[in-house]
Amino acid sequence: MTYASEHIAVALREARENKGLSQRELSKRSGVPQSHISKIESNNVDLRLSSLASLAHALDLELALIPRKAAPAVRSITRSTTLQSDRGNADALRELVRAQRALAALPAAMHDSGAAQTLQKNLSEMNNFRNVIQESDALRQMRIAIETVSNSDGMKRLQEIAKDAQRIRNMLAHSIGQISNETARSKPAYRLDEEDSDG
Amino acid sequence: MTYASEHIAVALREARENKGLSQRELSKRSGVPQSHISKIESNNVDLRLSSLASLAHALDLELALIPRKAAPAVRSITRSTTLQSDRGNADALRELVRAQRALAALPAAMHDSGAAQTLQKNLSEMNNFRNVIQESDALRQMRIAIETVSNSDGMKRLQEIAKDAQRIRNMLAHSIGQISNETARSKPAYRLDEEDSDG
DNA sequence: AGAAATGATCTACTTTAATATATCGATACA
DNA sequence: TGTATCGATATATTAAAGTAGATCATTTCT
Repeated sequence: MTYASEHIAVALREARENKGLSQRELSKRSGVPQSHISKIESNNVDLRLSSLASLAHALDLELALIPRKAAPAVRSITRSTTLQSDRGNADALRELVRAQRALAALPAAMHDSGAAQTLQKNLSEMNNFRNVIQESDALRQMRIAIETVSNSDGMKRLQEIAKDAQRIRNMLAHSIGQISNETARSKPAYRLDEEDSDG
Repeated sequence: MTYASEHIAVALREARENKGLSQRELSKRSGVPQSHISKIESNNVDLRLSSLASLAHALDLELALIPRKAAPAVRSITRSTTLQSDRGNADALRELVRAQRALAALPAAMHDSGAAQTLQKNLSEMNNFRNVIQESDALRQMRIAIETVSNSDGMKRLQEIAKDAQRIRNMLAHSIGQISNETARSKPAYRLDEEDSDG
């Protein structure tokens, strides 16, 4: 609406997309209705501080009032911590989240197997490469495989998937060696727990 | 109201007091009614982004959404630029502003005199010592003297006042030598112009 | 004692954010 | 082709922010 709120709207949308969240997912986390999030991100509403705080909290952001003369320094810090993902990265992030969910949704029986645990560990470690991850296709196939594993003959298939995951993780760990080591950890890792925590 | 808004409320009040503004003065600058500012600073209202933006703008503040992990760094920057004044300092700042106003309100005739100009220069330079200035009594007497100068026999009295101002300024300039030189300039200087600028 | 400025509080009225819910067209996938 | 999810919109209702303006008790200075 106003000029000042435009930056806020853009910042919120970018933060959400960088976390691979849909508006409906963010709605669940923040308690703000999806329809309202849409209006906010489109800068079509003069939102209240409580709404902004809810969204910011759900996005691991903090609201700050900074002196104008300190603003450039703050912007540079924020920029360095918020390298926005390219399209392929965002896709990959989304698939990674889906894969974790699919794994979590598996029946308890096979969820305790060694294969499932190494799979979970590898998916979890991939979160450390949120910035560089690009393998959306591989992750999508893995997600689908996980989703269908309960239907097929189970354990054997799960072991293969776990091996695939290990392979992808190793590749990421290798590639990260020749990129800056700090930027790789600059984004907060997605956590599957705390699904609907606050109120 | 909410927990998150408490910091905002406190930050706004501190910023206002550090600038030596009353709620009514800030109201004129920001367009937000004084009664509303009172409620906002008391954290008794869930204010809208537009209100917050208006106040922030009038106080030379900027609203920022920063990643949680960058928050400590940002806080430290903000702290270093926003050393809040102690009570005596705030009083002195208020008197300084009043003195500048009193000088500006002087009739044009004596406003052009050399004494008035050196007085203005010295008052202006005192703004560079916003953090350390404590001489509220001296400044109050000076302000009163300026206010009454138009009634008495004028020019001669004004010259004495200008000398007093010079003396205070020199003392401040001397004391600042043995304090950090950067903190002395860390607060934005008050500017008498731009009285009612925005809308 | 009187005058002036402070922040907090009240009234009355208008505007609008926020919510719950449903739906829309578009895109992606089987 | 049918299913699912995406963001954007529409509706109706409720709760509360925002505004203008007066008033109050305190404090400060004449």
